[in-house]
Amino acid sequence: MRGRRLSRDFFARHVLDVARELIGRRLVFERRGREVAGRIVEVEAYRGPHDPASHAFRGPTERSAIMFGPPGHTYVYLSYGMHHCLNVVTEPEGEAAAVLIRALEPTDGIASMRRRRGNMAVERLARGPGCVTRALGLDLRHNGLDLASGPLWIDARPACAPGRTLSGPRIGIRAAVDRPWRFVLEGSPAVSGPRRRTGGMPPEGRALASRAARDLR
DNA sequence: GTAGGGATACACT
DNA sequence: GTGTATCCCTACT
Repeated sequence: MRGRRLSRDFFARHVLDVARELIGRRLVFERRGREVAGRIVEVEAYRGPHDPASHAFRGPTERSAIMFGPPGHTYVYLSYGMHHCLNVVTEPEGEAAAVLIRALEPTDGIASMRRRRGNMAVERLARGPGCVTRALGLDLRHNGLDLASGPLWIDARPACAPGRTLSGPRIGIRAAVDRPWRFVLEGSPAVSGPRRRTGGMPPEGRALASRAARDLR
């Protein structure tokens, strides 16, 4: 089993590195011995005290305390009173940074996702942060799960077809809209946001060389 | 474009 | 302790 899932070390690194490297990997939730899973195709990084759009910007509160804890745990919160959003805590304990999982391409347990979401096209089942949690069946009870040992985990194997990762401005926020901390898998039909001729690619998105990723900081 | 819905944070008593 | 503005959204018209 060791090596199958990403370990705590992976999440203890800089949040932008973690966010970029999550693209293309499989997120797995084990329920009653079955796997419900999808390939991560869209994430956003939130940088705690350095980031006005982060729940942790003004220091720890009862809700955001989990972000200040050890890396590799989930931070699930309720948005607009009805949508749950799934985040992964990154960086060493004491640093409050997290990656919001915004969209998946379903790979396993698609029938189970359809039971929760309705009978719709596969690429729509987990497109958008609220849809991700609903497709997987996650809610506030799943706040604080340990990805290194719990029923929710991320496959350590790199994506078999990585494609290209693009970065661009985050969406759905008011503060710090200029920071290009959203990462998407180019060409994926499961990426959220307004549908465009290009099939969901943000026109502002740009291809990401590893050097360019460091320049974003 | 906008209704819908509840937890949260913070300013006030 | 209470009031209320805000919120990292979705589904519908």
